[in-house]
Amino acid sequence: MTITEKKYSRIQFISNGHGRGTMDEISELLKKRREKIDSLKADGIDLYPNDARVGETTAAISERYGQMTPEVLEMVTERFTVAGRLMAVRDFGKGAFISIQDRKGRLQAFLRKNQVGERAFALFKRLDIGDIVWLAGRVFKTRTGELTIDVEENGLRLLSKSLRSLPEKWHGLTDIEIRYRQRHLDLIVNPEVRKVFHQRSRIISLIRRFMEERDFLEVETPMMQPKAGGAVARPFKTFHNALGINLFLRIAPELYLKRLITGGLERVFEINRNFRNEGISTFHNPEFTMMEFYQAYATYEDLMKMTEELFVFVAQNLFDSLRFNYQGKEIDLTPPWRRLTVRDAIVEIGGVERTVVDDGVRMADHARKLGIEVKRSDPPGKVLMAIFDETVEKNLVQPTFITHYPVDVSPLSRRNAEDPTLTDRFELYVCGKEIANAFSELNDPVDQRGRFEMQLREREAGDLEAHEMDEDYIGALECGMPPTAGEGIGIDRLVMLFTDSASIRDVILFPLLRTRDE
RNA sequence: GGGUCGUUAGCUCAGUCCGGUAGAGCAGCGGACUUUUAAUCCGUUGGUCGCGGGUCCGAUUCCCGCACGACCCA
Repeated sequence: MTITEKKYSRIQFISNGHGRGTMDEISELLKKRREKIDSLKADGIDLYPNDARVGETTAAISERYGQMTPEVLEMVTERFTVAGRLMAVRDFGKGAFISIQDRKGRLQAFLRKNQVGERAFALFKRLDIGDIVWLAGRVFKTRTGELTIDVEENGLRLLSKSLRSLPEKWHGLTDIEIRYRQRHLDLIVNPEVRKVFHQRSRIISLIRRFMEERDFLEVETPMMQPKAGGAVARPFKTFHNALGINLFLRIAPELYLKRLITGGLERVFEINRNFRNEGISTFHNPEFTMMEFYQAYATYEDLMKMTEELFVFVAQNLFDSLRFNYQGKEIDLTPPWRRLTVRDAIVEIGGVERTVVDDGVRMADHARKLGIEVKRSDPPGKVLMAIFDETVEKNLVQPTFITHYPVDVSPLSRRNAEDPTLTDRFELYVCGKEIANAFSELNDPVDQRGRFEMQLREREAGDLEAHEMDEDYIGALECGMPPTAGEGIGIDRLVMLFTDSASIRDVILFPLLRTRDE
């Protein structure tokens, strides 16, 4: 056994017991289960049959019969078949209550020796919590009023044998590391975790419906790109052997989606993963899900309205309300949401004097006072946004649109008609976090080339996140892209908000964790 | 990258301050029990105390380093 294997032996007992290690290294529990398996096999019992047919879910039965009185239930002669994981056993010798769990919930069953028969009852006695079983029988209500399956003769089958003991029934699984690394256990024993992922699916489904109702076409664009464009972030790099070229996992689909707008699709959206080679936190996972959409002949102001409508649509369908709690704070989505320019926000919310905000030199001094590192090469817009991040962001609890971003930090946004140093752009903040970013798109290829050149200068000055020159994209713009507005919405953060989750890892089934060397 | 905290039985946790190689509940195993639901009752197995090093007669405990995780900061 190497040092690294030894190091994680605690985890390995529950993460990899299949044939790994000798018998004296594995836990007593695992040993007992293996003995049990051998004896079941010896008696000719198939541990993993696949011919069982399941008629009902536990929830369907509960919904139909849960409200009926015991007397009425006695007249129900229908026979039901269900399957699920054995979660609890309350054994009385010649009878026993068991609970099984399927994708919809739990249901109790009652096994009576003189009804199910010797053979089935003997099988029951050798089952373990965690096994997958099949049940058949009628419904009745117990003395305490719980709807229960009265298992019929031979109405119990083993469908899959579990070799591991499940986490404790009362406290469940709370070790966060095991919860993330072995999500299957988390899902088996923690119903609230299952609920979050059901809600996640529902939210995405609602978003999709909202977009389709507005005649947006769902598309898929490359995840592997020769140039990682469309956002300001560091990419993951990979290599294609046959072509012999470097590729990057996309940091955004933006430039491809806008090519589709140029191609005449006019309204497109994509819900998919982006990859950013950055730190991990409760709000950042290296791969995360984003919806981006683009609408020709719309402006960023149209998108503010549409964003409000989208959030309202999701909240209404999810909660039947526009108010909900996030981490102890009540959020109210009732439109219209507050709109503030970056500068006004820094003055009104950040408490910085307007004279400072309007003066490049004083602004840099102020930034340094806040502990921000300012380089001589940093454009004023970048300094302004650093001050914004420091003084404003965390205070934007209720949904707020921040508008009029500096052109320096918006290489793909259309310039504002009145002030060409600003762009027609907004970001949406809720609970101190950026949820969406949108702008009227820059469709002037000459201006776009100039913006890319500006980014190149920043890259040369050491900014690894600065955008690259993308001649192909400029070529597409040169064909004429209609006036368009586009938006990206961080789906994980949106789901966090709607499910009251404190960490992004609670809304991603398999968040990235450090691997362990073998 | 920095700080704080954590890692003890399959799971949930005590114990460690003040050094003498560990306890509980659940699960498991044996037994009783045909309306329980954290079933109950009797009995019982199970641990290189995350890993490595140091101090010491002796380290789960003290010191140093490392790994992994959580939170905060950058």
